[in-house]
Amino acid sequence: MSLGAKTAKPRILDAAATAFATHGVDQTSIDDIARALGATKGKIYHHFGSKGELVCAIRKHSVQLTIDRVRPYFEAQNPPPEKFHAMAQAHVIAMISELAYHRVVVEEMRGSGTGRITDSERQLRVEITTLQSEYEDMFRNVLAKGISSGAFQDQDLSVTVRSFLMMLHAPIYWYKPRGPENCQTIANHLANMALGAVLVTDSKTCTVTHGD
Amino acid sequence: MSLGAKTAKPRILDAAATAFATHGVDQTSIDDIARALGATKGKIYHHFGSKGELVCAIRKHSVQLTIDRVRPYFEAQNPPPEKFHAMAQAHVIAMISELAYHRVVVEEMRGSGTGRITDSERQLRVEITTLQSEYEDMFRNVLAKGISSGAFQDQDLSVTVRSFLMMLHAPIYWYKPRGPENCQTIANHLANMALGAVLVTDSKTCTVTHGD
DNA sequence: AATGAAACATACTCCTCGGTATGTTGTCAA
DNA sequence: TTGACAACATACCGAGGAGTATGTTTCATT
Repeated sequence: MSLGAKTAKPRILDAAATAFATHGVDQTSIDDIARALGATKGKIYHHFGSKGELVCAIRKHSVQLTIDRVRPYFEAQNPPPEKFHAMAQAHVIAMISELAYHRVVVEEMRGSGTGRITDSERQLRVEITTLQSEYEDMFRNVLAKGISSGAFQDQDLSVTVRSFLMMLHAPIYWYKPRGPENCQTIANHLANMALGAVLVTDSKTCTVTHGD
Repeated sequence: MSLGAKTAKPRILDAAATAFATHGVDQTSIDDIARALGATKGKIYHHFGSKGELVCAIRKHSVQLTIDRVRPYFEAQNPPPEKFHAMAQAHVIAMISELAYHRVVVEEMRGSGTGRITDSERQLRVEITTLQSEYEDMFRNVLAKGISSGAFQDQDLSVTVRSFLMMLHAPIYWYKPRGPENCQTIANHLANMALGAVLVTDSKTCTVTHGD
C-alpha cells in the first residue's frame, strides 16, 4: 500500500473508466472490464456492489479531480478576469488529462441510471451532487465578483455558468493526444473563449453606455 | 395524408425521440415506444429495420431541423458579427423547440452504437455526417469572414466551432419549458456569450489592470 | 500450525430485450 | 368477388449480461 503501488480498487476504476469512455457505459459489460483487468467478475463485485456503484465512483472521482486542479487558482488573489481565465484553463487541462473519467460523467449527465439503485449508490449520488455544487459555486463566486466590479456582464448566473462549462467540456468529445504543447494551446484557446463569453464588450448589444 | 394528419412514421419518430430523450436510448426498449404509441412492436419494425435505424432517423431529422432554422440567417446579407449572433440565436431556439430530437443526438455523440449495423443504417450515418458538415460549414464560413475583417479572433477554426456549438447545446441538459419569453431570453443570452467568445476584445490578452 | 477473514475465481440463474416468424385485418385495383 | 399487398398484432426465440452462490487461495493473527 505504499507509493505508486495502486491497490485493486483504483485499478478497477481506471479500467472501467477507460472501457466506459470508449464503448459507452451500457455497451460495456462487467465481464469486459474484468477481461481488461486480466481478472473476472468476482474481483469487481467484491469491491463494488453494482455496476451503478462503479459508475458513481467514477463520476465522483472525476469531479474531485477537477476540483483539485481548479481550486488553487480560485484561492489565488487575482482580479476576476485573470482568476476566471486561470480556472477555465485548469478545467480544460483536467478534462484532457483524465479524459476517460470525465467522459463517463458527461455520458451520464441525462440523470437517471440503470433503474434499480442500491443504498450506497444513493449515498454516492448525493455526494456527487454536493461536490458538483461546490465546484460550480467557485465559478459562481468569481462571476459575481466580476459582475460587481463591472468587468463581467450582468446576466443570469446559472445559465452563464452551465453554458461556458459546457464549452469547456468540449475537448472530451474530440481531443486526441498529440503532444504536451497541444494541450496547453487548446486550454488557452478555450479559456480565452470562455472569458470573452462573460466579459463586458462595448461592441456588443451595447448595454454598456461608455459613461467614463 | 393531408394537412396536419401525421402518418405513422413521424408519429413513431416523435414517440421514440421523446422516450429516448427522457430515459436514454439504451434504457428504452422498442416495447416502451410501442406502448407510448398505443401499439406494439410490429408497427415499429414494419417502418424501421432496427433500433439503430430508428435512432439514426431521429438524428438526421434533428440536424435537418436545425439547418432549416439557421440557414435563413446565414443567407442574409449582414456583417459577420450580426450574422453570427442571429445564427447562434436560431440554433438555441432550435434546440429548445424540438428538445427531444436534439437530446438524442447529443447522447449518441460518442460515436459507435449498438454493435451490428444494417446497410440502410450505414447509409443514414453517411447522410447524417454530410448534413452535420454542411451545417458546421455555415458557421465556419461566417467565422472566416469575420476573421478576415478583423472582427473575430484568429484561432483554430475547428476548435472554435466545436467549442461554441457545444455551449449552444447547453439548454438541452437543463431547459424546462416555462414560457415563450423565457425561450427568447435564453437564446439571446447564449448568442451573446457565443459572440463574445469569438470577438476580438482589447481587454483580453492585455490584462485589465484597472486601477481600483 | 490452526483459524478466520479478505480477495478473488467458477459456475450458474434469470430476466430483459432485439429481432423474427407468422397470423389477422383493411383497402384497393381488376 | 377475389386476389394482393400494406399495415399492423401476436407469439416466440435466443443471446447477452447483471447479479449471486459457492468454491478456492492467500495472508495476517494468535
